[in-house]
Amino acid sequence: MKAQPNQLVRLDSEDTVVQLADLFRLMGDPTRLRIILICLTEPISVGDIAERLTLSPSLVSHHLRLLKAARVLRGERRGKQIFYSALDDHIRCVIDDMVAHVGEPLDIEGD
Amino acid sequence: MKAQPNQLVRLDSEDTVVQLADLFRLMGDPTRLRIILICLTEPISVGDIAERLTLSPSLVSHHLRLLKAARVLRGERRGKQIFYSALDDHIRCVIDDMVAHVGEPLDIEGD
DNA sequence: CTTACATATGAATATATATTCATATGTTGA
DNA sequence: TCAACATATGAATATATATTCATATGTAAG
Repeated sequence: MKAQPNQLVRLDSEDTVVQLADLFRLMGDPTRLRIILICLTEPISVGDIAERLTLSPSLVSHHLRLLKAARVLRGERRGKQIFYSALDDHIRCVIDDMVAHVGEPLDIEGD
Repeated sequence: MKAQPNQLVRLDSEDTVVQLADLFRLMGDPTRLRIILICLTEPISVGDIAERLTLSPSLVSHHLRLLKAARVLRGERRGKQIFYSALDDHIRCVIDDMVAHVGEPLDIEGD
């Protein structure tokens, strides 16, 4: 599903650019990007994220706080644990497009 | 146009994640994102970018070097000037998807 | 060859931020 | 209430990096 043009989001607006940059910056850390990728598959608890990525629960929690604040992920408590998952499908699209960019064959000229 | 799945780019690969994160990190700086946005419209010279964004040519050049190395932009010399433009359309898609994410209405629950 | 212009580069620095560690908060069951 | 577990938070720190300034490289015209 392709994103529809959005009248309310002005790409030439100062605020919008900063808002977009904030999101890209969040995805720009490998550890955080791995966390995002894991959460895209299915809701997963903080402890399980930490275990699967061999990170400290504390570090994972710090990153999750940022991702939740930016509305990339959302957390849902189930008993003692809190399961994190993607808030919507756009981030997945963003990543897919970037994968396509990385997969683009190099042209003859090079740099 | 939606990106096609790419067999050669493995999302679970360590290298791929770092490669993706590098690109997102580049787009995560507001100044650099503005430079990218300007270059998406049409090829534009370093000096003109600097003028339109009221930045020093030196700073713009530093950013352009990174963006060119990451194959986000490409530079083409025309006389004394060098015109920069998007290397392919994927970055535009990435940004469009992120705009859609930003434009997503908040749910009732909030945080 | 010089001069003027356009862009690039390197060093220095101030700021941002990822990670760690210690501790706190919240939840469940005994 | 207490103990055990899960997650969150705050401070401290090491590292990364955006920006500036000075200088270098490259190009076209006289």
